[in-house]
Amino acid sequence: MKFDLSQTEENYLKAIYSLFVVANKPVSTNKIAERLETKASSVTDMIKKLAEKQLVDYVKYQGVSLTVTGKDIAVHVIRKHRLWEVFLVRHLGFQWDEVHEVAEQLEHVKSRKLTDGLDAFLDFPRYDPHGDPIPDKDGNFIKRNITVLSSLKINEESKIVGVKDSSSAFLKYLDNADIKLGVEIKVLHKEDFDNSMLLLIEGQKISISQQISSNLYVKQNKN
Amino acid sequence: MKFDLSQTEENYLKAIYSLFVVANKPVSTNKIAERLETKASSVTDMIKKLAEKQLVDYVKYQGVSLTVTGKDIAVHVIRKHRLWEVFLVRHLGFQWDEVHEVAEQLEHVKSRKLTDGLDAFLDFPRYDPHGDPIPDKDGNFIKRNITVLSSLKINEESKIVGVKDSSSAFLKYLDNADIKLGVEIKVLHKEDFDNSMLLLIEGQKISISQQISSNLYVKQNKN
DNA sequence: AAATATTTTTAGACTTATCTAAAAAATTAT
DNA sequence: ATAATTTTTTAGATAAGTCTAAAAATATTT
Repeated sequence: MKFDLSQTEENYLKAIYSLFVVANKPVSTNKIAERLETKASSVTDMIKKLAEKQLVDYVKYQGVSLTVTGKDIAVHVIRKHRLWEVFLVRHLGFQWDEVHEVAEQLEHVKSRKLTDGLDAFLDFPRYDPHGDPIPDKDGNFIKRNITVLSSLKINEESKIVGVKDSSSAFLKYLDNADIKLGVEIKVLHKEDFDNSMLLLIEGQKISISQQISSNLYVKQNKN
Repeated sequence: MKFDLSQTEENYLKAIYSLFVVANKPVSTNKIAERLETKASSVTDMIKKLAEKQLVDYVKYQGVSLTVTGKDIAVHVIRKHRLWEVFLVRHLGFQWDEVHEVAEQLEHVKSRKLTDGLDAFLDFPRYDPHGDPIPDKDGNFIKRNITVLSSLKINEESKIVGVKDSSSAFLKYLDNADIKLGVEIKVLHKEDFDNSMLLLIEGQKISISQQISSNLYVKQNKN
């Protein structure tokens, strides 16, 4: 069977994929609707269509999950999205908060040769500008051993490796606060009152709110 | 007024633009239908819509032409198409007969920063891989002083600068015959019988049919 | 376990872009 | 200048994706 999916269908698969990854159980209609900024009734219609194409497993009222084929397609779209993000930042002078919208369009361009050619041109990058791993041509991900910064304890050291929220507002905040991927940090203090954290980043002491710390991924240094 | 056109609408504008350029008069419904491989009735519907948006001038039964805005959009899409073709050939190892289909998708991605960034990344190329001029960011074209190879007379010398037909089949023929853009040629003989031409290309004598010579653009050497 | 609230699905409508078949206009031929 | 042909438009239908409002199923309270 040949799969020439519409952009809309691809976006549904992507949404289901990423919601499934965090929930690890069938995804509800409402969650998908919220993610795609549409109505639950529209989601039900589309899910039925995807189920017919055997891209999702669907039981009425019980949510959806991806079939193997559906997952492969979703991962491939994510691969394209992230490769384009790398291209935009590295070669076209985009800031990391500007790439998402454009990558949302580029990810739907269909050409194996384009995707794999871009991958090679970029020298097979393993992470996108937000620290998310890029699936290889067979759809294999690097499974990262990461945690969220807010879960660190006092005196623990780690490296910032990614962002959970990649909204433009959050990324701009990080730029202004000079918090970049790859930098080493140490937790100096945790405030019980509001769960804010005092960090040591490159010699500087910085206080960040829980809002921030819970949206930063870190990789703990082996001690 | 904001212009967020669908890919389909953009394709109509492109088709009308290029048909108008050769005919230099309002374009007929049938011609557009043929170009876009659709039906005349569909074209009528779409034209009405574009006329309402003031992108085309339309008089029933008399054909369509582009308004200034419509032309600007068409040229901008062509700009994107050709820039992407350059990128694909130069950086991703595409052959010149492979780029069209992918560029047809990439040309609809909407981001000023992307287009202008790509232009700069490519160092502001003036021609695409088929020899077609690339409009600059303001939509200005280089007007080339070119003729079609078949119109040359015996002993005239010129340089091959572009192709009229950019179908994969034609481009592959040129590759096999070692006819590349930029090479100098001389007309040795014209056969009255079938209008074939005997050319001198880089020391080699090559005979080409009218089919071929009428699809190659040349720039005549000043003598 | 009933009652209430929430979530999900269905039914019917709307939009965009397309099609076929028939009608209307324009063009060409006689 | 009338007839025949071709082109273009209209009318009505279809498919994809969306929506609102109502109905059905599930989940939560009491």
